[in-house]
Amino acid sequence: MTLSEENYLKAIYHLSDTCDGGISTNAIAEKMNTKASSVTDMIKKLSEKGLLNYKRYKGSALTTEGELVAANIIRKHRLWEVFLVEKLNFTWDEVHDVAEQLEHIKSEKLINQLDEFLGFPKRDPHGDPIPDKDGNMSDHADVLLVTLHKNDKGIIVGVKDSSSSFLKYLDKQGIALGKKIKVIDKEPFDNSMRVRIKKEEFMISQQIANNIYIKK
Amino acid sequence: MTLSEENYLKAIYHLSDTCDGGISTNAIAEKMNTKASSVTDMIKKLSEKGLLNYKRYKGSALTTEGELVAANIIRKHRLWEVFLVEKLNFTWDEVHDVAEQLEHIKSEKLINQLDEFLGFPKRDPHGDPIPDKDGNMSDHADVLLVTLHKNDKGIIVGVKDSSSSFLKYLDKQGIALGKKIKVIDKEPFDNSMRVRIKKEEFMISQQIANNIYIKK
DNA sequence: ATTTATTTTTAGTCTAGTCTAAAAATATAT
DNA sequence: ATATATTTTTAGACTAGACTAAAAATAAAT
Repeated sequence: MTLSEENYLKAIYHLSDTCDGGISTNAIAEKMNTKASSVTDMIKKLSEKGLLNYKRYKGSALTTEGELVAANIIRKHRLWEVFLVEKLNFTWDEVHDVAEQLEHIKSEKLINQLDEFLGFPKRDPHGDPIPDKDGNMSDHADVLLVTLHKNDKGIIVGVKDSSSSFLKYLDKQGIALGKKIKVIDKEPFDNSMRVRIKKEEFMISQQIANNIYIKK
Repeated sequence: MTLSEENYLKAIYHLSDTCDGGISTNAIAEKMNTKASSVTDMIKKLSEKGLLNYKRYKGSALTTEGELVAANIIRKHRLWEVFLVEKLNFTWDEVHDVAEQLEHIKSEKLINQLDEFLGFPKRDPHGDPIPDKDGNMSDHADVLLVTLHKNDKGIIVGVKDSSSSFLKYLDKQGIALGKKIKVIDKEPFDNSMRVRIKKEEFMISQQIANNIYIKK
């Protein structure tokens, strides 16, 4: 498994979450910030290795084995994120780039010991579930903030976008995982909403509300 | 800095410890398990980057900047080794390969936070000194076990060879860092010696004694 | 059902890092 | 001092992964 192969698998795994059916070559190219022709080369290679199924012009889908490999990389990524935040005092907007490197370290023992050291965490600092050794993860049965109605209440459990700028915005607003949130009012026109967290009320745009997961 | 460049710098840095003057192309090739021609290419590249000085047919020596970069990689390697042993229950013979990967992770913050998290350790699990941020390290003023004479005493503070097989042998014999050791007898013919650790006496060959550092 | 547009693949080029084989420089031996 | 051996460098080829430009397949539009 080269670094590049691992990154492709991860990208395809993530794309499979949203769109289902075969993933298009262009979609992969966009996600990977590369050209479609490069993607074609790589999916041929991964296909020969039995990690994905692909027919010319038809798009790709991970095999069971490919999914397992991808889930394992994501497991490593998210465990390292927990480590960085819990043990090394990183903030949740700083962890991504470093975890992106650490996820490629190859050592079964390392990752299992790390898991234990961290107390077998179930979610990373952004609320995303951490797969176990067999690639299973307790999936988000959670709902986006934007879908709540006036007077609905819930607990913030995750974010969809984990870009540094978005996370910094949330920090500034006092929005953090575990906090209780109530929708005071919702504007049907643009889906912006007035919410309350800890007696503080403020406005949130649809764009923001679309990237926050809530447990009702 | 590519992975390969970093590995070359590290190798040259280590070679400079033993031999001084310019390091020969062949010596680097042997250490890197590669061919002299590949080394020539790489040292040209590193030379252009100002990390080492090199004249055709004359061998190479790191510049001050090259030394700093190398020391920083070694700092990372050794800090990760401490982490693996102290926090993740690795044994000292298991850490090398994983640390070899971890040493290439790029993040100033990561390594400095890790240093703090570990309590600013001075030595790695094999007794090797850990360079500080500026590449300085408290060097081995220590002496090899093989140089001791009959009835000399000392404390085991490090190992020169840190291959897994050697470390496992030491574990089996009960030889560990920090233990007191006394030379009961020394055979002038082959330099093998009879030593005592914790009331246990046993024989040690020159080859072994040549790879153990002692503080008198 | 053709034409037009889009997507995907092929063909060929580039770079980093490696290799082999041969040439050039240096070191050693008589 | 000249021949021999060793070391180092050059020259040319290979692979992985990326790219560009053009061709082929599919999808959309009239």
